[in-house]
Amino acid sequence: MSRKIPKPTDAELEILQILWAKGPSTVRTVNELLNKKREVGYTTTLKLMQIMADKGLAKRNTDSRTHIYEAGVEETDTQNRLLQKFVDNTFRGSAMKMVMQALGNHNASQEELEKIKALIEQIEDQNKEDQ
Amino acid sequence: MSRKIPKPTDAELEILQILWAKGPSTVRTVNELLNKKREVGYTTTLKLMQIMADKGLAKRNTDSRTHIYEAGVEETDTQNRLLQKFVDNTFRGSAMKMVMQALGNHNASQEELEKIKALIEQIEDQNKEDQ
DNA sequence: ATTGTAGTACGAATTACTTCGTAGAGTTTT
DNA sequence: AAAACTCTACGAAGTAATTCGTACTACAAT
Repeated sequence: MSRKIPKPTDAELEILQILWAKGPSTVRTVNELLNKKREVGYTTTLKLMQIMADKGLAKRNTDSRTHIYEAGVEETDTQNRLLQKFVDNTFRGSAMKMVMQALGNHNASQEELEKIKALIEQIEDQNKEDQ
Repeated sequence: MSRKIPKPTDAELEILQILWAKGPSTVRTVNELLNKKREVGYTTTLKLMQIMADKGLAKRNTDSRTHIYEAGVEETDTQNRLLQKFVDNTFRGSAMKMVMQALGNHNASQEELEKIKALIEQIEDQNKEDQ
C-alpha cells in the first residue's frame, strides 16, 4: 500500500526547489544552499529532509554513512497541484484572472510574449479540432 | 504611525473573499456563507474577524451592537502580493513559467484567449514605446 | 589510542494558526 | 419580568510547522 504523498509545506518546498535544481544531494549541500538565502541550522535541515523522506516527498539512499537525498515528486506535477490550490484560494478559481494579473505585473520580454502567443495558438488549434 | 498590514493567512483570505464579494457584512452573514463550503463555528468566525480588524485586514463599524465588517485591504493589491510570493516559492520567481502552466492546464475558452491576446498586444505596444 | 570532525536520530521547545467554550451584556418574545 | 435568543470578548485547547539541542556513532587526523 503506497500512501498518498501530501502537499509540501513552505519549508519543504524550499528544499524541493534545491533538489529539483541540483539533483541528488547531501544534507550538508542543501543546508549550505539554504543558508545563502537565510540562516538555518544544520539539524533543522536534516530533520526536514528526514520528514520529507518519511512522507515520500524525498527519496534517500542510505548506503553510505552520508545519506543522499533526491526529490520524490515531480517538479511540474507539484507545481500544478499547488497552482490549482492557489488559484482557488486567492483568485476564487479564476485561473484566467490570475494569468492576466501576472502578465500585467511582470515585465514580460518580447521573447516571453512570443512563447505565450505560440502556446495560445496551439491551444486554439486544439480547440478547433475538438469541435 | 500606521503599522504595516500583514499577509492574510488562509482562513483570513477565505473571509476576505466574502467581504470583497459581498461588501460590508455582519459576522453572522460571513459565517453562514463560510458554512456553505465547510462547517465552522460562529465564534471561530467571530474570533478570526476580530483578529483581522486588529491587524488592519478588516475595518469594523461598532456603532450598533451588531458590528459591521468590511475588507481593509484591496482585492487586487492583496492578490498581487500573494501572487508574487507564490511565484517566488513555487516557480522560483518565473512568472512566465507559471503563466504557461496555468494556460496549459486550464481549459481556456476562446473568449478568454482573446482577452489574453488583447492584453499581450497592449503590452507589446507599450514595449515599443519604451524603446 | 586520543582528539576532533561530520554525520544521523530524535525529543522537545517554539511559533503560528485555528477552533471553540464560556461568560456576560443587550434584545426580543412570551 | 422571565425566558429565550443574539451578540461580543477572550482565554485556552488543539493542531501543524519549524527550529534546535543533545546523544550517539563513524570516520579522520594527530
